[in-house]
Amino acid sequence: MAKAITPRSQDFSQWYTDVVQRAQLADYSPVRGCMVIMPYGYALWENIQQALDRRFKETGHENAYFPLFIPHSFIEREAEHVEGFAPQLAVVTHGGGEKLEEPLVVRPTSEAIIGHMYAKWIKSYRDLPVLINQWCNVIRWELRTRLFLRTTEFLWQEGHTAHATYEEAEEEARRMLEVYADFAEKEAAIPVLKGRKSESEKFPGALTSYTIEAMMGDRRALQSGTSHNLGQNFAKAFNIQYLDKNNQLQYCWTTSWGMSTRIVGAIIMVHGDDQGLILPPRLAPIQVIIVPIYKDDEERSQVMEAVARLKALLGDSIRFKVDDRQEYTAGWKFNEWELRGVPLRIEIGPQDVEKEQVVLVRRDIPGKEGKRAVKPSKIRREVETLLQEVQRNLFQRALEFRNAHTHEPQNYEQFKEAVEDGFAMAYWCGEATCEKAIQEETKATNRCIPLEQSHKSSGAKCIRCGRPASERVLFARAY
RNA sequence: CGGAGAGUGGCGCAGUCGGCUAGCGCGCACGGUUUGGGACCGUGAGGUCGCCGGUUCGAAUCCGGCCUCUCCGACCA
Repeated sequence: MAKAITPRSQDFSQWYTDVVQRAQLADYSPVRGCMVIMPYGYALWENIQQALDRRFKETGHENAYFPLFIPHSFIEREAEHVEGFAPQLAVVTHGGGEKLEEPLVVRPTSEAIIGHMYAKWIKSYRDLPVLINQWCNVIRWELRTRLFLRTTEFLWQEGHTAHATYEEAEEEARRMLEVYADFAEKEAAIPVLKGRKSESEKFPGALTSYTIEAMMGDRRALQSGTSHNLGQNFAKAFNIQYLDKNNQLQYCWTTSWGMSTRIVGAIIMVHGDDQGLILPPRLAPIQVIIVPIYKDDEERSQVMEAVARLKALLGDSIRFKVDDRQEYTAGWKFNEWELRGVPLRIEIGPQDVEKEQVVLVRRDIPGKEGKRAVKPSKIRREVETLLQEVQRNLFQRALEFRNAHTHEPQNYEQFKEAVEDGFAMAYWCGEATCEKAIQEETKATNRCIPLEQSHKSSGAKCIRCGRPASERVLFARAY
């Protein structure tokens, strides 16, 4: 028998690693910190891409592709940017056997190269806005890596836009944050908190960074997508200028926003259980796995005939797969597809053929509760309804879990207990020194200043220092 | 970079106070019996024991050096 997955309660981190590999999402590469995304993991990523890309197109963006190599000097143009990224750069110093005149940076993000191109393309207010996205890989020399969550090379999309005014750029940055939140909640079934990053947590070179934060199954926070209003910082560094209606030369206002393969890690950690992965139906590469059951050739031909009829009844809008591998037993297949997170299973054996039914089993509800017999004639409606139901249940479950572990501590002692358990919503004076002290004393970091400042109180005080505070902050231990 | 652990058939491991032909489980191939919750029997293929050097009649095992990976902290999508 195959080795069992480490239980979540015993060692969450080991559980995560086990699931990623056993579900055949990804494998380690021979290069430290890099991963091979396997076909099943890549199919999941493709579904994520499609769901996001559709939203980008709907909001007026076009895809393009910018090169992997960036002249080293480009990175140095924006002071905060270089400071933030210098330690994580992979630099190419040789090419074709010769030392390069100027080293090339392998992009850690593309503000620099895209800024350079935008400067060339944008001349007039009539050229604005420029709304471009690219799907690509980036390299960041991370000190500590983890499959999907933080790898040296990762896949993502990065949107880069240029606008005539601050207001338009701000609107764009906020719009894309909404797009990410909508994607996370509707497609990935992950409830997120939208917020603004503090000065010390924001993107290097940004005016304002926005983020969506999600709670993982071990109650730690994961930044799952970001959107930045870059102000005129990059426009000034790369000379992105346009002539306005009054023939005055103006700097553009730019934004950038990204979501990465990290979201796969979030899906695993939010929904998975001790049996393995549980994929949200809307993103699952296989939504329904059909397992035929038979003893001999006669039964097999009977059952497979019923399976063929069933396939026709399911139509082509449901992503299903028939697992008729004869070298594995039914029980083995049940375990296999549960481990790989397929939301629904249809069992069909001789008994079912006889009774003119199939057995429909939910991945998100273990045992008998999630299991029932269905008439083939009703299968399509049943499956469609159930897929929605699983999707809804996963979201609801994650939301309840997050709420159960989100606290509003009234003093610093309570605060320490709160971040031990999960999220803490607390007032903060806004000083970086206090932020840093909190991190050192509790390991919790300032995740974001939620956009929805619910109970605003006038006489609020900083949870740590007691000085007057105006903003409520989400603090949590984070990935 | 600091701390911990590990490198032995594809995977997981045992063997490590030097000594027979390097073993076990899983997987793989072939044959047969099986198939409603990870089936079983038989036969078989598959190994420069991470790398380099040293000690020795003899090294997976002892000594020295190096490399790599994983996990925990600092950097971070």
